[in-house]
Amino acid sequence: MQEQTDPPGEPSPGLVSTAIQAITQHIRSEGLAPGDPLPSEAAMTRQLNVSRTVVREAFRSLSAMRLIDLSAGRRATVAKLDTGAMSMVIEHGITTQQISVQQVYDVRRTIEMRTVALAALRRTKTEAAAIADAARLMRENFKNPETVMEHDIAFHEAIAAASHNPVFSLIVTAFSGVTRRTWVIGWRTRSSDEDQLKMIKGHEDIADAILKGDPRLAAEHMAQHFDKSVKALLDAGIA
Amino acid sequence: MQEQTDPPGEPSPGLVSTAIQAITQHIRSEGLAPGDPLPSEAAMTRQLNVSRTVVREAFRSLSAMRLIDLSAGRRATVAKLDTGAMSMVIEHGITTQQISVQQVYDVRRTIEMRTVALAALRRTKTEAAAIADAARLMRENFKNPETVMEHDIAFHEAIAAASHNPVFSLIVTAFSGVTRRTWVIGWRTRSSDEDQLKMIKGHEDIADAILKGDPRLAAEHMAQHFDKSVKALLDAGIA
DNA sequence: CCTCGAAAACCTGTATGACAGGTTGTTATT
DNA sequence: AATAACAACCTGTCATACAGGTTTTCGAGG
Repeated sequence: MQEQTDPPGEPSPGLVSTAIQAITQHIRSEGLAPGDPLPSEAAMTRQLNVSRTVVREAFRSLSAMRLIDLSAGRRATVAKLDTGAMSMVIEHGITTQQISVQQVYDVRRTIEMRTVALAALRRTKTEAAAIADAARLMRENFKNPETVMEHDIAFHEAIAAASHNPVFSLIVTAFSGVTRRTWVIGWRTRSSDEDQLKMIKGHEDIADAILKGDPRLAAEHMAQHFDKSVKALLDAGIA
Repeated sequence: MQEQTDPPGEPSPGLVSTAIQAITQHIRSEGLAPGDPLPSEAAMTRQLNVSRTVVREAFRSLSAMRLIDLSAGRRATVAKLDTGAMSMVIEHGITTQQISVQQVYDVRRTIEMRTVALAALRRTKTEAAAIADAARLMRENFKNPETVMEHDIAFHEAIAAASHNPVFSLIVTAFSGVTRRTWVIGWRTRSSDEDQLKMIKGHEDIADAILKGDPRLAAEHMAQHFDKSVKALLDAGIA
């Protein structure tokens, strides 16, 4: 048993926060990698000298942020990098009107101008093919907006992946949720088939530039794509 | 009482996840703003027909992501946009070696090249003064690395704030934790006082450009700053 | 009628015990 | 040696209890 009878040194921000820190500290100090198991709830309960309630809420919190994976019967394991928490933060900002859709698009533009250039420089052949495939599938399904949207999102995520910097992937993917909620609006403002196909053509131009390995051209096409998308949203009255 | 005896339609990803979704959904559908109160645990317990344990774990999870604020005795309230969750995700990626410090710096460079340009265009006088102050305090305390670092971080966050896009602030602030862990390493490689003062001069140049309202010049100085910082980290052997 | 303060009602934080059901390692049987 | 039953362990959920903190109520006194 421990002898930490809560010395009056700390203002104690709650036992759960302490437990969360203890767990992340454990991951750090043990140098755990994704997939590695964490101590059981019972073990943590003993180690921290608190109730299982507290330990459970700590584990559950980390699971909500996708830092660990929980599943019944099994020990908790260290999680692979996941965009879950970031998505929720962004969504929360949007729904509580602390950030606007246009602000998100500004950030996306900044980031994707870079990912597309990096992708042109670093993409493997497989990645270039995946990007081109997404663009092709947009065209083939262009009568079905929902499907076009999903391939559009996959297109941007594939570019981020081809940048070979997971932090970019993380951020771009976190924005996908916002895209899902606003995409259709932009699509509708492109009333004619011609406009819609022109937008798809823009994606194909980007994919081509990446395949050619021309970062400047790729960035230029990406810039045009974003300018048109933002304009479409503004036309639709999205603040 | 509800009549939702768990129809066998859904594979049920756990009651807690369901509760989390119900709460965020409540925020959305009621159009709640930061500071607005949420239903009590008891109310949620009745509404969802689950135990308080489940509801508590849901609230606690949202609190861990800083989407809501909890405090004893009071109802939970909708939280202001906060970087807590994003920071933890990034830190987790670093400690589990799924992302490298250099990758974080690449993203920072991309983003801050933009925030600094926006700051030059949009900053208020107060913001320009805050940025200049941070640079000044770096110089005044340059014998005390810890203090210099804190003002350095404040400097970059002030620039992000002056971009008037909270999403940029969110991301830049989320990276501050990583900076705190690696900053000293970069500082040490600048062995001489001269080198260290030169680095501080770089910050002052950025502040001046922002004050002048010259986005191009500001971005140029920021680029140089990052190039030197990354070089310092690489020299120190940070992968 | 208004003010002020104390009690009541409500709320969250933490602990404990219980049980269902999933997972894993062990053992006994074939 | 392969396999099937079993035991041990683990997480998911529920019910209950109580200690404090916060808000509301309400009555006493001015």
